[in-house]
Amino acid sequence: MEPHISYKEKVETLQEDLERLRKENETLRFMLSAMNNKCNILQARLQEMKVEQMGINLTQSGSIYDTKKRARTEVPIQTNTRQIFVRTDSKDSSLIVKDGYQWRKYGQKVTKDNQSPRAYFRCSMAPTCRVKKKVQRCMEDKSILVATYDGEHNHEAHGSLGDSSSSSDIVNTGSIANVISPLCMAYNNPFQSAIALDLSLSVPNQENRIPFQNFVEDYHSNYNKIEEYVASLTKDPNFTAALAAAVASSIADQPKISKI
DNA sequence: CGACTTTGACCGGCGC
DNA sequence: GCGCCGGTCAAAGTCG
Repeated sequence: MEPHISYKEKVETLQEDLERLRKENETLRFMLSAMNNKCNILQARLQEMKVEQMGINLTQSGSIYDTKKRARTEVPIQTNTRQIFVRTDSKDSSLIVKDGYQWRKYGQKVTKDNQSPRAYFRCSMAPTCRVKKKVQRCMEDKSILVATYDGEHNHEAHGSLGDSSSSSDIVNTGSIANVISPLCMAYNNPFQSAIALDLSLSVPNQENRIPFQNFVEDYHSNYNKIEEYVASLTKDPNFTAALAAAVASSIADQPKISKI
């Protein structure tokens, strides 16, 4: 004779599961937060280095009265210029960086310092949104695309992070930098350049399975498990609305991260 | 047919 | 003043 399991016991078991998943997700969130902090430090350091470099350039330009001479490569003082590094298939010649926004290409040039062509894009919402970006392959590593953003978007991203067309490419390449950008967007931090810089440089080959990507997949999987479990229980006519509300409130603080 | 890309021409800043 | 260079324009071509 199968022992009868009351709904009260079922709910208690469910709440234990939810608590365990909540703690697991809390750990994942902590790890993501730590990674984000580390990247902010790196970004600040990068900015310092740029300022230092500017100081050197000005010193090397000769007399302080010689204000007409200015190095072409001088780093602009403007601070809303950001760079992200995206690892792609080196055989793929396209200069497309999937960052969630729609862009219109308006030019392409071969520059002196890099034999790979540089593509110029402006936001498709122009002239409402005046953001521009330049994309060029890294001279040292052709598999890395360097995207330089100029300005801030005044609107939401067009593409969804959960969009199957964009996510499939990201998963197939197994690339850390491709994972980072959409992840940052999920945290309302679309251009966390230091994250992409740090991780693309620290993972030299694509065979490396990325722990960071695993965190997000686990988080997403756990979230889905909770949603499915709650959905199945709430469909049961014996499951009261009050219990459903109690369960729903216990997971209300879980932010959703789109699958990448 | 509209949206988007391609690509040669053009422009302005800079160094010599 | 001239030439180089990066950035932008705009006409023609392509695609869905």
